[in-house]
Amino acid sequence: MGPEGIHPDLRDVLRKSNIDLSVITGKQAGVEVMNGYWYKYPHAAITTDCVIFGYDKSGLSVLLIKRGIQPFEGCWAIPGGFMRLDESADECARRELQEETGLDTAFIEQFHTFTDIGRDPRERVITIAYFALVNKTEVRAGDDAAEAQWFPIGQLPNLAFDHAEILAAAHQSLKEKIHFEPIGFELLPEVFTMPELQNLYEAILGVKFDRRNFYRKMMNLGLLDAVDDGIVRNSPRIPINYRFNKEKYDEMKEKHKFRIEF
Amino acid sequence: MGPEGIHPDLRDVLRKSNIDLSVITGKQAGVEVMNGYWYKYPHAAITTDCVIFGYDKSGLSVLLIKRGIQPFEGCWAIPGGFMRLDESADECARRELQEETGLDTAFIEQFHTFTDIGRDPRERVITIAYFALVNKTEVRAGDDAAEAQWFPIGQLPNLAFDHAEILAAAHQSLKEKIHFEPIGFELLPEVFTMPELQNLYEAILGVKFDRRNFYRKMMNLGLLDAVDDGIVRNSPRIPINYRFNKEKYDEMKEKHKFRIEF
DNA sequence: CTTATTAGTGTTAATTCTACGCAAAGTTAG
DNA sequence: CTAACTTTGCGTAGAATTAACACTAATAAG
Repeated sequence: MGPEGIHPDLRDVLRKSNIDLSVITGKQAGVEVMNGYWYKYPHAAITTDCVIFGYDKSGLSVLLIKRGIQPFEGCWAIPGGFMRLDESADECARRELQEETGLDTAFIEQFHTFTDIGRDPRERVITIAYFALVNKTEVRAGDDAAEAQWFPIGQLPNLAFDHAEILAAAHQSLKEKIHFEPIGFELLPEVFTMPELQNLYEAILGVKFDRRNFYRKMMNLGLLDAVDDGIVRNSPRIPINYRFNKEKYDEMKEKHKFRIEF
Repeated sequence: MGPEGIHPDLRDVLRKSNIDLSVITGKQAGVEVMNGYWYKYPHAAITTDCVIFGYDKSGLSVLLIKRGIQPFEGCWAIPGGFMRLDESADECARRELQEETGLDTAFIEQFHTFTDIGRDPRERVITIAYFALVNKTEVRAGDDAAEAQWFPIGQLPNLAFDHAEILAAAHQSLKEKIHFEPIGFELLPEVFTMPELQNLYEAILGVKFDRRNFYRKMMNLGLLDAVDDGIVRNSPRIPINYRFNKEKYDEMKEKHKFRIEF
């Protein structure tokens, strides 16, 4: 399966013709021959798709792009693209995210690889799916001309390929992960208030919490630092600003004590 | 990226020679040409690897095979192989498992896709990794001549490629999943006793439980049915045989009430 | 002035967890 | 034969956690 070397018959033909043999080099992936690559066995193509989650007071939403080319032209789709041979899937997903949002440090996580045979009508394509959690306020429009738009989860348009399935799986994965890792914070600005945090959790998990119990639970976890913003807060009417404390989280994670669940 | 059609120069050369052009057909993946496939862009190869977990009273172990070919010839490795274009990754993993163990109904689950650039010295290969939970007593030797052997987790040999990393990730994934899904039962014979079940959990999670609390927890979950095996059990000295109740599990899963944790 | 919002503390009952004790009745080792 | 051990099953007392709601203070918004 590796670089097979060029097929003897083909080599012969090429040698007899005046095509430059110097382009025929044993590359890491297959044999490069005349602007193309030759393999003894058929190879599927590999893409990464990145479900980008954002959050604001209206709830949880995902960033979709309108496809400019066939197939599914004009259809909404999860951002993604073909993996290059000089990058890992993580790097590929991060590159896609950067192109689409301008962000290069967001939280991303691989959650599943989709391999159904007919999922792309053109050829056999498998996709390594990621989800990203971004702070919507930091996102700027994508570089490319592709139309991009946020859709509230629950008001999604029809999606290209098997992207509806991928998106549903991403949402499910997010729900499951949020119990045991403080990834919810990735969706908020660096500084946030307690009601904002609670709304976020309620939006993702689809449940309601008692405000006071939520407050106590969060404070007892010790993950929140009040921000000293100089504002005199003699009135509780002004929400307190908090910041996530990463050190305490790392410490807590080792002891397997972390859990946010109601 | 799709089927690119055959390169005009190459087509010309082939036409001038006496090589049969009929083999050049537009296939789903790339263009088939003279026992090979030609693509405009380089493609990585795709494999699945399947970490097969087994369990007996000596603890948790994994099935490894000794590689008969280069690279890493003579080295132990996780069973796996190249994905064909007419099968999904799930089917590929299940096929590998069947070839290695003779089992065709075991529990398998995809947990991560490994894509590091240098992970295979031959060419770019990504692997979709699965773990399987099998009942060791049902496993028969693999069909192929390849040497296969069970290794207790914790006494693993040096492994080929990045298989040590894959195996560690599989074990971690198993540990996390076992809290919320009754996949532990997949490792046991259909009928088992309470001490066997407890030993299994202790072996996987690496902790000790109080026998009585474990008993009560399991019974309260309602997932175990005592087996009516006709043996008169007027003595507690004879362990009771249990069987896993799948219906109750499905019912419980919907209500999100399932958890095994101590 | 009224209503709504936010922070924070209290309280209380219900539930769950943890760590044991104990009895019955055999099996196994010596 | 005896002593030690195994397994089932119930009990239980204290600690910890959860869930549900009361209440105050302060003030912004209308």
